[in-house]
Formats: sequence, C-alpha cells, structure tokens
Amino acid sequence: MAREKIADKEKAIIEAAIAVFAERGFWNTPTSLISKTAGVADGTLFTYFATKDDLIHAVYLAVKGELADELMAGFDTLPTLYEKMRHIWSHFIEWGVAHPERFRVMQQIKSNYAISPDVAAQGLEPFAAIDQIARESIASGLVHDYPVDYLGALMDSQSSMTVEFITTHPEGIHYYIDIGFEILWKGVTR
Amino acid sequence: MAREKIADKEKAIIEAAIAVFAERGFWNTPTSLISKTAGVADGTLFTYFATKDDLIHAVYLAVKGELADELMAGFDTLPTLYEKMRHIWSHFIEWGVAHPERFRVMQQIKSNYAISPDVAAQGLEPFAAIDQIARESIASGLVHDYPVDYLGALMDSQSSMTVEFITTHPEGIHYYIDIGFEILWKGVTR
Amino acid sequence: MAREKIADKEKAIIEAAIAVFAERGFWNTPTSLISKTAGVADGTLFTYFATKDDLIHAVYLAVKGELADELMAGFDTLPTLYEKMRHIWSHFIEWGVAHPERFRVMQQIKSNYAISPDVAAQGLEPFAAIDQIARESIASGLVHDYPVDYLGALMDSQSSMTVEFITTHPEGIHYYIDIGFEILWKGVTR
Amino acid sequence: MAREKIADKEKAIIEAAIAVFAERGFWNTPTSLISKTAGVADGTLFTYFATKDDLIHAVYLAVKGELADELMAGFDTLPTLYEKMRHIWSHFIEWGVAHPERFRVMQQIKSNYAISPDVAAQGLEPFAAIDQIARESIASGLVHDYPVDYLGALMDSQSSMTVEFITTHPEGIHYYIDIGFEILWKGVTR
DNA sequence: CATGAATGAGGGTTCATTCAT
DNA sequence: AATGAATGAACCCTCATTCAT
Repeated sequence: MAREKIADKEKAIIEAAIAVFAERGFWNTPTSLISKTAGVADGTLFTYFATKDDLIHAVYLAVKGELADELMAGFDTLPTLYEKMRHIWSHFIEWGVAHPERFRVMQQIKSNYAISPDVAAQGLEPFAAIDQIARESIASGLVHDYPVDYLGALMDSQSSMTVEFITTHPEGIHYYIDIGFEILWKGVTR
Repeated sequence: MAREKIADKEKAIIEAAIAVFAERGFWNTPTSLISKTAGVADGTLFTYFATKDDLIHAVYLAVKGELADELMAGFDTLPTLYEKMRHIWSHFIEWGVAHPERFRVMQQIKSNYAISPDVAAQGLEPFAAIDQIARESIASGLVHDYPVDYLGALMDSQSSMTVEFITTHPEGIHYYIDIGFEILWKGVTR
Repeated sequence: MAREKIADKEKAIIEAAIAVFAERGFWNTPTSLISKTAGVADGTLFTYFATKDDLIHAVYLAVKGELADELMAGFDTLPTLYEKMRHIWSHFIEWGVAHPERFRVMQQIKSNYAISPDVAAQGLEPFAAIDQIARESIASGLVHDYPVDYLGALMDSQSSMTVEFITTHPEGIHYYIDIGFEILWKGVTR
Repeated sequence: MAREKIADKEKAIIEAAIAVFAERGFWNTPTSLISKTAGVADGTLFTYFATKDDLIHAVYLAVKGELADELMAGFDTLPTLYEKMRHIWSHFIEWGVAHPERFRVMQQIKSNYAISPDVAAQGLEPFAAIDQIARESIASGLVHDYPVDYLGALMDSQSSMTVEFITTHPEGIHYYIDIGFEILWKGVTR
C-alpha cells in the first residue's frame, strides 16, 4: 500500500517530466513546473530524485525501457532476419508516432544532454538483440559487411528521421514506413 | 567619428558563441561567458546583438552560410547528377568533421531551438540547388520517385549521422564517406 | 505542513520597503536593499510579492489603510460637520507628522507612480465618508457650493502641505494645525 | 556663431529632457533617450552636463527661471496688493496649464528629487518679490499675521493643486482660477 | 515522508559614463 | 567639440535545492 503510493508518486513525476520536457525542453523547464504538473510539492520531487539531472536520467531510462519492451515484444518468434529488421523498423516508427512526447524527449536527450556514459550504456542494454541480428545478417551474407556500429547508427537515424517526417506529414504513415524500409534494405543488402 | 563598430568584434563574438555553445549548449551558456571568451565587456555583446536570441540567430545564419559556401563551391561545374550528389555528400561530411564545433552548434539549433520561421527560411535559401538536383534525379528516372522532401530529409539525417559517427571513429573518415554514400545511392536509385 | 508563510515576514518586508522608499524613492531602491533591510533573502521578497510593482501596491494599500483607520476612528460619533472636518484635518496632520516615512511614501506614490486604477480605487474606498461630509456641508448651506472634487483636492493638498511644513518647522505643530484649519474653514464657508 | 550653436545644443538637450522627463519621470529616462530626442550623440550630453544629476538641476533652474519671468512680467506696475496677489495666482495657473510638461517636471523635481539646497535656493531667488508682498500684506493689516513662510507654502500648494485639477477638468479653467483665489483670499484676509 | 517557504547564486539586460576616433 | 562604441556595475527576477514544520 504505502509502497504503491511511493511508486505512484515516482511514476507521476516521471510522467510529468516527460510531458513538460517534450513541450519546453530541459533547460526551459523548472523543476517546480514538473512537481506542479505531477501534483506533488516542490520538495517532494527531490526525495525521489536528488537532482534535476538524476530525474532526466530516470526519464531517459524509463522511456528507453518502454521502447525496448515495445520493440522486443514478439521479436524472438519472427522467423527471418528480414522480418526481424522490418519488425524493429516499423514498430519503432509506430511507437514514435504514437508517443510523440516520449519520442521528442528521447531525441532531446540524445542531442542536447550529456548523459553519463554508464547511464547511456544502461539504456542501450535492452537493444542488444538488435545488434545481434545485424551481426547475423552480415554473417549470413544477406547484408554487406559494413561495420555493425555504422549500420546500427544508420537504422537509428533513418528511423528517427522518418518519425519526425511523419509528424509533419501525418497523412501517409504507412507509406513512409514502407518506402523508408525499402530504401534502407535496398541500400544495405547485397 | 566615434569608435566604429568593428566587424572583427562582431565576428569575435560569434566565434566565441560557437565555441561555448558547442561545448555547453545554448541554455547552459551565460552571455557573460561568451563576452569573456570573445574578449569584450559584458555589455558590448548587446551593442552587437540586442538579445541572446538574436545572437543565436546570427550564429545560425553564419554557420549555415559558411556551410553553403563550402557545399556550393564548384558545384555547378559538375557534369552528372551522381557527381553532384556525391559532391554534396562528401563535402558536407568533410566540413562537419573539420568543424566539429560548427557542426555541433548547427545540430543543436536544429533540435533544441525554436528558430523563427523567417530566419530558418533565410538559412535554407542557399541550399535550393540541392532540392533541384533531387527533383531532376527523379525526373530523369535515375532515382525512384519518392517524395522529394523525404529524400532531402534522408540525405540530411544520414550525412549528419555519418559526421557524428566519424567523430567517434576518426580512423576511417574516407571509408565511412564512401560506404555511407554507397548505401544511400543504392537505396535510392532504381 | 511546511514552513508557513508568516504574516510577520510579509509585514517586515512592507515595513522595510516603507523605510527605504521614504529615504530613496522607488526607482532608486533595489529590491535587494529592501530584503536586506527586512532581514530576509533576496528571493524571499518574491515569494510574498511577485514583482517590485506588486510590493509598491501593497505598500500603498497598507499605508492608506492605516491612515484610514486613524482618520475614521471615532469619526462617526462627532456631532457637527465642523467637528468632523476638523477631526479629519488634525488627525491627518498628526498622523503625517508622527509617521513621516509613511507620509513621504504616500506622497511619492501620488506624484511619481502610476498606480493601476483599480488599486487606486481600492485605496480610496475607506475615505468615502469624507466625501460625504463635504457633500452634506454644501447641502446644509454651511459651505459654498464649490465642486466637491475641488474641495476634496483642496483639503488634501493643504493638509499635506501643512505636514511638510511642520516637518521643517517642528516647534509649532498645534499652532499650524490651528491656523491651517482656520484658513481653510474661513475660505470655504459662507 | 559657434557660441550660438553651442547654446542651441545645450538648449536642445534641456528641452528634450523636459519632454521626456514629463512623460516618464527621471528614473525611467535613460540619458540616451534624452540625447536622441535632442538630436545629439550620447556622449555630447555629457560635455554639457557632467552627470545626469547636473542636467536635472539645469532643467530645474531653467523651468523655474521661465516661470519667474512669466510671473514677474508687469508685476511691479500693479497698484494694489490684491491685484499683485491675484496676478501671481492666475498667471501661475495659466502658465501651468499652458505648459503641462514644464509644470509636471517642476512638480516631479519637488517631490521626487533631492535637489541640493544651494540649487534650490538659486531657483527661489527670482520669487523674492512674492515674499515681499506677503510681508507687506501682513504689515498693512490686510492679511492675518500668519507666518509668511506658511502663507507662501499655502499659495504654492493651492495653486499647484489647481493646475493639476484643471488638467483633469479642462472645461472651466477660469472658473477654477476664480474660486481658487476667492477661497484663498477669503481664508487669509481679515 | 510530504510540504512549500526560504535561500542565494546566477542570468539577461540596462544604462550612466568614458574614451578612442 | 562631437560621436557612438565600449565598459561593467547594477538590477529584477528565476530556480535548483534545502530545511523547518
């Protein structure tokens, strides 16, 4: 009971942070606005997160975690490498379009914020499987033997761009998912 | 005449701003640090730029302008569409790698900062030619008829990603320029 | 409960403001001097008054309110119009002489400061009774039927002047109260 | 010629100062606005007035001087004490109504600004004659033997109030001049 | 734990005054 | 003498963080 309440409050703060960060960015967002949005007192925020930085890190991990859950659901059962890749691609984009606040916050953290390396690593852990299929795809000869890191970065940037693009061209979400992957796949396979 | 507003000083402030913005981001950079870095008094900054925002805009335009000069130099004389695209691709990446501060500031402005639409448009003007070759490439049948905007965004994101990637993998700049373009070109042409 | 906003602290800030405003005027007084005088931190002032303007308004209302209490005490029980007028006259001057800082601040606000009309009206409310006796005095034929507004302004300016005069001629406070009223009364009655 | 130009510039600065001071008060008026209004460079102001304070003093003396000229013109030829008093009264009010900026600045200086005593005295010099008729009026038995200083202050405050009153009731300037003096005269004479 | 008032360092901007031209 | 860019001390206000209740 008491435990629950605590978890609720921590969650509420993170949710509030996501909402206001997405709208205003980190540097423009006073912690007091976050606590107010979360419905807690100013001081309470600091019993859950010692500093604003810690909160940002927690937000990062929370969002990354959710995203991982989304991407990895049903992932293992897919038979082919193509289907796996395609699954990641489309689920990522759909997730980004469906959760624009979370997506925006993630992008902001990536580009604006110096996350400590260990936290960054922690956030990437759940995506190890993706790395793995990249490796397998290359090993199988399906994909050119470009450096795996570069392929990962490529997929990341291209899918993110596609999410952003759809945000301003909302008519054709499935169309852009399709052609985006088509381009990527054609570019990368032998 | 009184002391003339010296172009050097305006330039010095912009350079200082680029340096500290790249390192700390806009919101983390006091104007006083910029003026100190530029070697002028706190107040002097405001005789050249009425507000911090104005300075940021000026930085944006300055960097975009330099980049445009770089990309467009010799561009018109290139015979084929392929060579033109390739020229843009490699020159952009080389520029980004050679001017990491400028590149970082540009990325930050893109992702963090609400540039007023007119300033944004002003900054994009010099790049109209790129749009044009995209259009021609499609018209000629060389490139699939994907939406031009999407292709532009794709090239933008992929080249930016490549710059960032090289920053952390500095050994093989030319290798990454090559494979990056290879992937892009293969993905996009018929 | 957290630390409660303490009425004492709000009062202390207003008192400090009166003291320094009286001595230096509004525009010459940094809020930091007020908070220092009040014995609170710089930021604390702004938890009680959102802006310097708000503080000035609060000072205005506080002083006007005190003055009203002073003038109106026992006012209703006075039998004749003459006695009522005389009561206002002498009590106002005595108050002004006894509280030179408050008096000076009130004068400054009147002459230097653009109080928003609603706040001004709020400050005048308690003095409605004075207006009333002016009207009655005229209706009864005791006082010439000059415009009530003009008579009010006359009484206001003449009493204020008398306070200031006494400040530089402190020997004869009662003498000046007497002759001041004598002149006023003689000038105004039939 | 050169002399004239200089005098022109000094005059221009004082005029500009009057205009902007009247509108915005001393503390709200940057010297740069004054110089701009005067059509001179920022620095030029300081070759004529070493500090902003000096300028304010100069403005005070200029306005007081003009007023004295106005009030004293034709004054000596008036036959009776009554007429002299009445002349001062009405000319002062007419001057104030006709030159609202100058009047406002004078009031502001009186109430807001700590003029050094010697400058204040310098400003009052031209009004010695007024003092004189007050004295004579008392000596002749025409006016009650109230302290001359008080009578001076009374006349000053009442006439100033009347100017301000007329500013907000512009219809009946002559009416208010008349009743104002009527009240004053009745109050003060035997 | 929760609360929210208290704190004070910091930030963008203004402006009287100086001084190189 | 005139100019206006340069200077830097202030100023109002914000906000992450602390702490008394």
